[in-house]
Amino acid sequence: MSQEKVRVRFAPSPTGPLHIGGVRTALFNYLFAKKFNGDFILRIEDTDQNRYVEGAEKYIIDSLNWCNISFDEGPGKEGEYGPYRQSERKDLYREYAQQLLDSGNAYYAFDTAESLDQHRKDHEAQGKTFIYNWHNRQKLDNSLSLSEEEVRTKLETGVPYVIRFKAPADETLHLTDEIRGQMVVETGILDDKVLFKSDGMPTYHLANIVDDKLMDITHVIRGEEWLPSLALHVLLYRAFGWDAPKFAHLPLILKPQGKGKLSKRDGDKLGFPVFPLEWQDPQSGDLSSGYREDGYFAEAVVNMLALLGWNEGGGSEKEIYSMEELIQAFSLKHVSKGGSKFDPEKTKWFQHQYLQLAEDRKLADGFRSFLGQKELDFSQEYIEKVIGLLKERATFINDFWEMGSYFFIPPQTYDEKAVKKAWKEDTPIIIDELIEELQGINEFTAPQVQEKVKGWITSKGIGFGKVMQPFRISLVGAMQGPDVFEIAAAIGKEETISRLRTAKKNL
RNA sequence: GGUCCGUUCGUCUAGGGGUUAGGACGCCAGGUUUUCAUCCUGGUAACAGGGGUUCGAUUCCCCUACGGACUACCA
Repeated sequence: MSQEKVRVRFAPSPTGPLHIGGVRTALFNYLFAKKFNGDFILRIEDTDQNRYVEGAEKYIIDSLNWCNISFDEGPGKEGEYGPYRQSERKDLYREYAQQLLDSGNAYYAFDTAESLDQHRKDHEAQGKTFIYNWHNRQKLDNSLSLSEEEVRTKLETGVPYVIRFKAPADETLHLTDEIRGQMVVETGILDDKVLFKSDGMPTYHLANIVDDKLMDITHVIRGEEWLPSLALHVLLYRAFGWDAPKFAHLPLILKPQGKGKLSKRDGDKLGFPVFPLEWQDPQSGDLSSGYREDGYFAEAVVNMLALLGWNEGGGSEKEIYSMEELIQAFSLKHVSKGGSKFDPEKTKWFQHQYLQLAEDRKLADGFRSFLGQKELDFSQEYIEKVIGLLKERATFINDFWEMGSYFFIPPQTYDEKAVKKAWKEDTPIIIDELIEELQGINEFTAPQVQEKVKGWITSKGIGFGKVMQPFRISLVGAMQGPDVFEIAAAIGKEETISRLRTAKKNL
């Protein structure tokens, strides 16, 4: 079977926004599939009607699209294996549950939620854990303990039931994970998981196995939280008489500080997004920030995520990867086993790198719409010029405004410390002379202005600082920004002189 | 509590029986910039602990500690 086409799936449940860990799981699946010219399938696992959240599925798809993680099959992109929402496959699972029932691998259970709860509480009170399996299933309310007659009656009179898997009592399982290697599990500690719920829906475990089989999935790449279920899943494949796919469990993304896995709260607390896109909870109305809205480029986020728990290996020190390069370099063998703490700073660093790589023209497009919101309109040429001057110091497109608003509007305030330090008693006189010098310049370009002003300073024997610092404060409002002659040339002669006069008047 | 998984600088990680344990982020210092930032250079900093195996272990094995996941008619 080594020739078969690689098919992997990303199977989120639409219970809320897809978080960054989910995006990474999707990404690794995608990279793996594309590496082997395989298919990447999106399957929506919406078997829990209670947890369904309006808009979550759309959010998931929008997020993947934004990240350029395109799926070959999925909702809205029907292939020959559809439908791709488990709720639309509902009728299918029943017969597979029946198959397990018939083969003696599963049984009906009539225990109520309340009685199971009570068992759990009792056990907990004694410091024990209640496990529904071989050791007590004969004493519980199910088709193994009841007579055939009783079972038939219950079924016929519509007593609610679930179908449970009959896990082997005493067997040693040798499991293989593509990332972790061999694992040993004793089946005796497994519980008889519910496969089919009383509401007529399958649980994750059944639906997952059936769909993976029916969709010809060859590799299951999922989060580490599924590792404890691996034995059950392998057993399920065996019970059906199917070959199991290969499994790979990805390490978790952990909190930047402290213990535990990354959560929405960490983002709120530390001020970074944990979601790719902004999300408004339809119930509470709470808004969660997204990388896209915060100004990150999808390429930067993808690159950062790829390197969280994976590396090319072989001593490579490469850090900036295009999607194509990631596909080429990707391998499950180099996925790390341990969880990784998330580092928001490193994400910014990636974003900075990607902004440097972006074309000025593209950045100008983004920035123009930003300016538009402020009802400012400038020529493409001018915006590109400004971006050229600011780019290397910027991380986000918004930074062009944060650190360069003076290219578009005069300074609204003057930095107090800078003024105190640089604006002296004789400054107004110097400003007047500077204005005079500037007025004499015909071609108001940076080199020309520089030559003229420096020449004047030198000939007059004034200290450079005495001129340059007030000059900058007048144009910018603070001691920052690119070369002051570049700024002057960009905003033009008239504006430059106007700002000098305004500063003189106000300071 | 039980089961399973994991553990290299503060963080992401490379490496692998004999290395000056490499890179990146961050931080610190110097340089450039008559500003700020960027940038450049340099520096700081790690094999969790204890036992084995071995001529030699950070690397292989075991134990402990610590961390994580799971332990629902949720996925």
